[in-house]
Amino acid sequence: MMDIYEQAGFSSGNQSEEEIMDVRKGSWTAEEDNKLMEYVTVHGEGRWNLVARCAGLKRTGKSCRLRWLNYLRPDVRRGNITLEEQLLILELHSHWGNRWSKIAQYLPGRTDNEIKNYWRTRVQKQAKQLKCDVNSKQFRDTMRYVWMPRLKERIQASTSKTFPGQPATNTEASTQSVQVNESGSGRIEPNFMPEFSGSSSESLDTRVSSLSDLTVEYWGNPQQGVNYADNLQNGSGFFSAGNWCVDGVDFPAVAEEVMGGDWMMEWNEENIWSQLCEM
DNA sequence: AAATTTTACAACCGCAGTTGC
DNA sequence: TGCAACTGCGGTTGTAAAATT
Repeated sequence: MMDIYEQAGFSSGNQSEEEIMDVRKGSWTAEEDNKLMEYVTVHGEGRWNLVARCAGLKRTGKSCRLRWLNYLRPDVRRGNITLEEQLLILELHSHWGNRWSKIAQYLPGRTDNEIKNYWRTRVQKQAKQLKCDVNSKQFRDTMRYVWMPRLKERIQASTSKTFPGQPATNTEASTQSVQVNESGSGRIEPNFMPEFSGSSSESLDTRVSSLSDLTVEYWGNPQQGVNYADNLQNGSGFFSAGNWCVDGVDFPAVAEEVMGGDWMMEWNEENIWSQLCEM
């Protein structure tokens, strides 16, 4: 990409010679990255306007901050968004809405920008293909009762060898669950989901189980006799499982209410899942 | 194989909140 | 207390790469 320079205009009235400078825009070069990395490594994060000046970068402080947080930071996690992360994003978005930085707090190594991009490119695209608004009840219910259970199903399938039905780890998981605080001061618990930031060998199902209130009923609640996991293990198909229940809701009944009487005809697995899962 | 369209993601912009003088 | 500078957030845009026609 060609270098783009712009004459910076500052809001303060009289501009000194120092304030009128070339500001570079566009992609960062390796040289710029090195300068920024070296400076932040030595002096730490923060005071970004100072960073821009002292590191000899013809960039705005905002640009330096963004580059560091989204790309250069050593703990930035790269690669595809995993199934577990997708599930987390869907769950957290249902709670927080477009508060990307808040959501990012629960996905160590992922940036708000990355999560926002994921939402726009994947989730909004699906809503568009299903011809409904991403904020519509229809789409939210589809996510809740179709997409998320299916993600859990796939996660379970991918770890089925280490997943025995799992009641024991629910208890354990509940002690390190995500604490989402309605007042807006959600926090990350100590030891929360270490597998996202390291190479923990903790079983995947435990991690997923810790995510939400969906968990107990999803993985099965002996007291209530509801066990989706058993349905799966018995070979019941996703839509053919007549008695499965998520979040205390009977899916076929809800689907009929939400999607109309012919939901099984129009919103069958072929139609929905081919769009939602082949991403 | 070339042209066109779509996707993924890095980066920018404007705004609001915070901080320091 | 008011103002200017700084910071962080969410929305949007630009573009390289991949996929499709």
